[in-house]
Amino acid sequence: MISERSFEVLRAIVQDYVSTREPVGSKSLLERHGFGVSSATIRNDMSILEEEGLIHAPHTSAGRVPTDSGYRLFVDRLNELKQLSAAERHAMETLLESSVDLDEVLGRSVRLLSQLTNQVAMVQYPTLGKAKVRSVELVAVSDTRIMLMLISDNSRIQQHVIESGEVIDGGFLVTLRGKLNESIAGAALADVAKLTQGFEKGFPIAQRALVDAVVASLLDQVDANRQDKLLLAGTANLARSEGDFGGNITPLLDAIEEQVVLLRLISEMEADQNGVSLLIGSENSIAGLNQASVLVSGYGSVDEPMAKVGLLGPTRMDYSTNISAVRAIARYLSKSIGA
Amino acid sequence: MISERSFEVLRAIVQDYVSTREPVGSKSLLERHGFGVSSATIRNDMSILEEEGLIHAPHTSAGRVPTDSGYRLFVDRLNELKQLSAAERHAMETLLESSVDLDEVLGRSVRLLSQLTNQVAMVQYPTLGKAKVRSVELVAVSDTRIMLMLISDNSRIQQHVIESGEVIDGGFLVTLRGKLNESIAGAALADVAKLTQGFEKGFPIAQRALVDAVVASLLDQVDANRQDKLLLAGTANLARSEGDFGGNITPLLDAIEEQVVLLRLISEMEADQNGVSLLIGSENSIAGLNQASVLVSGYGSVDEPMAKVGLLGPTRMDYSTNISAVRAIARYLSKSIGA
DNA sequence: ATTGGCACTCAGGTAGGTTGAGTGCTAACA
DNA sequence: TGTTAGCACTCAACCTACCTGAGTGCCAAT
Repeated sequence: MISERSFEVLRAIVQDYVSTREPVGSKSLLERHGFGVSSATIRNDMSILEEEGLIHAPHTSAGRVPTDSGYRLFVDRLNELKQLSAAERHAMETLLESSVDLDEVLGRSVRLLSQLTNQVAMVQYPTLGKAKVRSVELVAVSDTRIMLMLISDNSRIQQHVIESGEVIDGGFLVTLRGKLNESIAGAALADVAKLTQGFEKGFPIAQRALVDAVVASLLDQVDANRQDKLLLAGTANLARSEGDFGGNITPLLDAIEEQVVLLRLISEMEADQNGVSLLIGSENSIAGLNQASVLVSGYGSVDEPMAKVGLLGPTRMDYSTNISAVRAIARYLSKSIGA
Repeated sequence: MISERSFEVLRAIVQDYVSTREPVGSKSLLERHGFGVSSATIRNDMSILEEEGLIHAPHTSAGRVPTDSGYRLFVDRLNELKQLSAAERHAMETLLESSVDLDEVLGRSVRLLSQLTNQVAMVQYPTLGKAKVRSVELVAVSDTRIMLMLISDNSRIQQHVIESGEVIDGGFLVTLRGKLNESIAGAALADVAKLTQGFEKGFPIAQRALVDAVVASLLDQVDANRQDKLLLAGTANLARSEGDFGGNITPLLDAIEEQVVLLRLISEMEADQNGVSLLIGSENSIAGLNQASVLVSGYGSVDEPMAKVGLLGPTRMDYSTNISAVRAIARYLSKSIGA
């Protein structure tokens, strides 16, 4: 296949192009990296790389730019990732300490990731998988409204306010709460629907409407765990790297607003040896995203990831830094959520 | 002052410029609006408007563009606002029906507003003002963690998970919850700090650490209501109207990420006759925002607004449509939150 | 006060010329 | 066989000059 030096040339091209944004030529390559050979030799190597489809010249007399396959080879042969700086580590630890409820953990993580990488960061809400019901709480919020909280054993809390037409009796609420917990506390989320079937039969007809409403809301919440949700941060970063998308980021923005598409995409991505998965440019099949790379990692636990976290940016991105940032955030999330 | 017709010319210039994005000249003005006069007359009017500082020519042989003062006069003399379309009304009503908890209501509203206007929409979390504590709930979330919920009488719910180092006794939780509610249920939020002073003294020393933690968390949440919070949507719209900001939206993005600045700005804005307040271009004092207009309305109740909702966009925006959209959303929010 | 007419301005587009970074190829060399 | 120096060639980007036309300001006539 291609020689070791040719590969080094590719690596240099990728690095230079990522940092300068400009096609890189044989001479400037020599200046920055001290290969022990002449520019003519480099040119020979380049022409090999071009034949292999790893680099490409925007026009005859310009330097070379990596192709998607070029980035791919570069990434696949990446042996050491850039380390996070001390400040970055510190930011992560601070985050870890103040761990609170799920929304906040995810929100902060995704913002941090977008800051670390200057890309659009995204995190998928964890599916509960084999999670179990810890308890269900019913709290009167006003005379006619109650809040239902579903607490599951992975410290996830979900809540929903139920508006009942009529005034709710406090005592009844306690009874209802008790019976509900009797039925489903400790059960797997997947079984809740089965267990609550016919649940309202144990109550006097006058109260069945309310009971039905509560059970329906409960099932809704269990269901909401199946149906995925995506949290994004740093969309503005797209505007900053607009030039990398041919000056037109609207298809990107549209793709992002179509969260469903993104969700399906990242769900289908399989982790590679580093625990992360990466689609470069046209490797993904979404129309608006063929100039973008998507980088995700699973989080939750090593053997059974619950969801994905990652980022989206131009193919011309610093893969080394970004991969380690995504891995770090995923590790952090696993620690924080899994606990 | 300026004649009636001159003002009509200004109005026409604003409208044309907003819809075409291009400086408007005397001739094209005649084509679109059938003034009963010749282009020379229009030119005379234009030169008056220019003397008054209401319009401005980017260069000698170009059409005219409204200045900030021009927009200002246009808006001040706006007598009828554009109506929302049936579809838009419908979207609002759907939103109203499925009213749930605060976060969701605000989140949906701000997204809807950004869709209606194609601008960056923002909503400030309501301060509680004279709100009172309805109740405090303590729920065990795991062996060592409890969730504290503060429910106030305007149906606002806040929650926070407290990590205690040790295993928590369920019975004690019930006692603690009871005593807490005894002390502060029904009290104004502003008084909670005073009322909980020395609260831990009523408990055995062994449990004071936990009690302290709970009280601290409670005060945090009361405080979180003073310290404002801003929810944004549609940041991507900035990228779409990039041309209106001289192609450089980074100062805008920075200003937006500095939520504090925005918050202070909108807090200081006073409502005008329509219930909305508007800063056009350099009327606001924030460096990055002098090419942008900020449009907000209070919501909560007519006499005592709790917070602001509004939008941010280029000075070249459709004020008529946007003002009515902001007013509609504010009305909706008042109805939904005030209830 | 309004209008037609006219000279004037100037951003933006088009056309031609220059520059220089970069290439591919070839012949000589180790 | 791989490497190198040299050279002719290419072409985007830049500059310059020129032209065009939308638009203006002003003035004399109505």
